[in-house]
Amino acid sequence: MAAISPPTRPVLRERYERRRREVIATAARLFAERGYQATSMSELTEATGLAAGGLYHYIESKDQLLISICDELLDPLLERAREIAAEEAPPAQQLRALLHAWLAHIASHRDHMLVFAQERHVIEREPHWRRVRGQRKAFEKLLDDVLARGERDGTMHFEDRSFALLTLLGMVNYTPQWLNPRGRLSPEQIADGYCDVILRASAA
Amino acid sequence: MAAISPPTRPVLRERYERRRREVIATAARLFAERGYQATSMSELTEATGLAAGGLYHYIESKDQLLISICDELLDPLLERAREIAAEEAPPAQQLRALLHAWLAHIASHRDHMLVFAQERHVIEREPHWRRVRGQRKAFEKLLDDVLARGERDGTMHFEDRSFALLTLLGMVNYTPQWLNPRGRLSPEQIADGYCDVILRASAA
Amino acid sequence: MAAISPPTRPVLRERYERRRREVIATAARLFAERGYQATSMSELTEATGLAAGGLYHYIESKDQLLISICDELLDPLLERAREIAAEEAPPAQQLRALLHAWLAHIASHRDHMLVFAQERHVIEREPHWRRVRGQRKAFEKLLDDVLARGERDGTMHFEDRSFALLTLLGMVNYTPQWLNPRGRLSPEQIADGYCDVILRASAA
Amino acid sequence: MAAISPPTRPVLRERYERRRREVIATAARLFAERGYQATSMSELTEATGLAAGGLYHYIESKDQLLISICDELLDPLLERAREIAAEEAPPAQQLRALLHAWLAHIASHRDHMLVFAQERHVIEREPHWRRVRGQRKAFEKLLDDVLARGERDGTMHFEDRSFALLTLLGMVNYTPQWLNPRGRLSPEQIADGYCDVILRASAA
DNA sequence: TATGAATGAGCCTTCATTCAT
DNA sequence: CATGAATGAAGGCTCATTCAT
Repeated sequence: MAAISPPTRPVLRERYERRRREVIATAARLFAERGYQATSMSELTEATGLAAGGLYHYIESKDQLLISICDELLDPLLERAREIAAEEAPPAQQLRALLHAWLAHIASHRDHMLVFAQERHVIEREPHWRRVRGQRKAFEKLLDDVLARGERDGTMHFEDRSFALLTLLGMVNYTPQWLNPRGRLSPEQIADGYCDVILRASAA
Repeated sequence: MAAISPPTRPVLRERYERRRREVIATAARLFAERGYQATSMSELTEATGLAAGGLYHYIESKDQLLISICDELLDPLLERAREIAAEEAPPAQQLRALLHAWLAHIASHRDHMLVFAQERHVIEREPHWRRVRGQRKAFEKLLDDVLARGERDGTMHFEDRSFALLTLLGMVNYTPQWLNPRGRLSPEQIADGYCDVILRASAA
Repeated sequence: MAAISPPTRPVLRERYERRRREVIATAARLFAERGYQATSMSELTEATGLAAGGLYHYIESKDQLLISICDELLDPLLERAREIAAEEAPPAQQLRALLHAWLAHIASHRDHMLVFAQERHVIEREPHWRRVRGQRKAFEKLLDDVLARGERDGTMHFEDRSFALLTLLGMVNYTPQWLNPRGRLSPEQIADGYCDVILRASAA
Repeated sequence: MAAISPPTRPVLRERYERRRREVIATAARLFAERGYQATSMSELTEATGLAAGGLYHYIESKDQLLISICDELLDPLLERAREIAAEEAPPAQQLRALLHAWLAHIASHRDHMLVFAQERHVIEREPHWRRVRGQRKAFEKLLDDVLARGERDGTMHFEDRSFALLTLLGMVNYTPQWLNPRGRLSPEQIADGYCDVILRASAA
C-alpha cells in the first residue's frame, strides 16, 4: 500500500518523481522494442536496476504503467496544440505550426508513440482508458478544426475533409517506425514535408 | 507432431484445408481485436469450437499461426503486385493499379493487416520471420520502383523519393484502423484518393 | 478456461466429479490444519499429487475452493435438517433428531467445520459469500423454530430463547475442536449430551 | 534489532509503553476483523498512523505481535482466576465468580478473544507458542478443578465431567462472536446464564 | 524515534502444449 | 480426428522486514 504514495517531504518527493519518470521511460523503451505483453516485469526490473518489489514503489501496476506512458505522450502534446490553436493565425500557418510541434514531440517520444500505436486494442477496449481515448480524440479534433477553418476562408479545398485528415494521421503516425534521430531528415523537415503534401492536395 | 500432416486423400484433404483456413481467419480476428499475446489459445479454441488439443491438428504452434496469417496476407498481394509491375504501362497508371489492388486486399484482409502492423516487433526481431520481412521488403521495393520510373520518365518529381514512399506507406497502412466495410468510401475511392495525393505532391 | 467446465461424456464426468471431491476434501484437511491463508496452493498441489496447473481443472480459484468446502458442509446438513423439521413430532424429539443429524455431520465433516469456523471473517465480509451466510442463517432459524414450538406447546421454558440458542450453537460449534473419531464419546452420545443440557435448562 | 529496546528514562518509557499497547490493540482489532494472515503490515501501519519502519520500534515481528495479543488476553485472566480459586468458597459460588471474571474479560478483550480463537492452528502447531498453550491449559484446569470439587462435596453430579467442561468452554468461547457491547445482555447476565445452564445440568 | 526506499522470496494463477484415450 | 486431463514454467504482484537517513 505504501507504493504509489509519493513522499510528502519536498526533497524526497522530487527524487521520487524523477525516478518514477525514469521508470516510465525505461518501460516505454522496452515496450516499444518487444511489445507491452511480451515484456515481463522482471525484464523491466532488470532494466531499471530495481528489484521486483521496488519497482512497485513507482508504479501501481503494469497496466497503469502503460496508461502513464500514454499520458506522458498526450498531455503535453495536447497542451501545446491548444496553445497553437488559440493563436490568431492563417490556417495554413497553424497547420504547419501544429505539425512542427507534433513531429518534434514524436522525435522526443518515439518509444511512447510506438507503444501508443501498438496497444491500440487495449486502449480501445478497456473502460479505464477513456481518458486517453478522449485526449486522442481532442487532438484529432484540433487538427480537423484547422482544416475546416482553411476550407471556410477559401485557402483549402477538400473533396472529403475527414479523408484528408485520415491521410495526415496515417502519414504522421507511421513516422516513429522509420524515424532515425541521426537520419537525414530532421523533425522540422518531415513536418514541412507532410504539410506540403496536404496543402498541395488541398490546392484549388 | 502428428499434427500438421494434412491428409492425403483428396476429399479429406480439402476439408482439412478449409478448416485450417477457418482457424487462421478466426485467429486473425481475435488477434486483431485483442492483440496476439493477449489472446490465449483457449480463447481461440472457444472461438473455433474445437477442444484444446483439436486445434493442434491444424496448426503447429501459436507462433506459426501468426506467420501463417502474415503469409495469407502477403503472398497473394505480392503476387498480384508483381503482375501489375510486369505489365508495360505508364508509372502513374501502374501506381494507381497497385493502390487499387492493395486497398482491395486490405479491405478483404483487414484483420490480417491489423495483426501484421501490431506485431511489428515480433516480425522484426525473430529470425524465423525472415521470409515475411523479405516479402514486405519486396512489396515496398515494387512501389519504389514505380516511383523511380516516374522520376526517370519525367512524369513525377520528388524532392526526396524515399520520403514520398514513406508518406504513402503511412497513409495506406493506417487505413485498416478506420476502414469500415459499410462506410462511405469504397476501397477504390480510397486508393484513388491516396494516388491523387501522391501524384499532386509529385507534380512539377 | 478449460478449467471448471466438467466434461459432458458421462464416464469422464463421473471421474471428474470424483476427483473434484477429492481435491476439496484434501483442501479441507489442509486448511483445517494450517488455516486457509497459511496454506499455499503448492502445498495443496503436493497433497493432491497434481501439478500446479492441473489443480485448476477442478477448482476455479483458492477462494472458490473455500466456498465449495462450505457448500459441501452446509447443503446436505440443511437439507437433512429441513426433512426433520418437516416431520410432525414433539419439539423435544425434533430437537434431539436435529442434534443427532448435526453431530453426525460434524463427525463426518470435521475438517469442513473447522475451516468454516475459522474463516468467519471472510464469510462475513465478502459479498460473494452471501449464499453461505444464508445457509447458515436458515439452519439456525430451523433450530430456533423448534425451540419456539417447544415454548408454545408448554414443554420448554426459556427466560431468553435466543440466548438459549446461542448457548446451543456455542456448544456444538466447539465440538470439532476436541472431537476424536476414536474417542470415548460417539456423535450420538454427544448429541444426547447437548440435548439434555438444553432440555434441563428449559425445564419449568 | 534496535527495535524493541524500550527507553530507560521513565517519562519516555511510559509513553513508549502506552503506544505499544495502542499498537497491539489496533492489531487485535484488525486481526479480528480480517484474520491474522489476511492483515498486512501495511494495513497495520495505515491504521496506526505510523510508517512502515516506525511500527517496528514497538514490535519485533508480526508473529510476536500475535503472541503479545494472546499474552494480554491470558495473563490477567489467569491471574484473576487464580485469585478466585485461592479463596475459600463453595464450588458453585466459585464457578459463578470465575464466569463473571471471564465474561467481563471477554467483554473488554473481544478482539483479543476472536484472534485467539481464530488462530488456533498457529497456536497449536508452532513451538514458540508453548507458553500460550500452557496458559490456556492452566485456565481450563482451574475450571475443571472447581467442577471436581463440586463433585467431591456432592453439590454437583456429572455423568462425564470433562464433557461438561467442554460444554462450558464451547458456550463461553462462542460468546465473542455475538456479544454486543450495547446489546440486551450484560456480561454478568451472560455469565449467570451459563452458570445456571451448567448447574442445572449437574443437579442431581 | 520515525521515515520510506528497497529487498527478494513467495504468492496465486495462466498458458501453450502434449498425449493417452 | 478429436477430446480433455495434465504439465510446469513463467507471469504479475504482495509482503514482512531492513536500513540509511
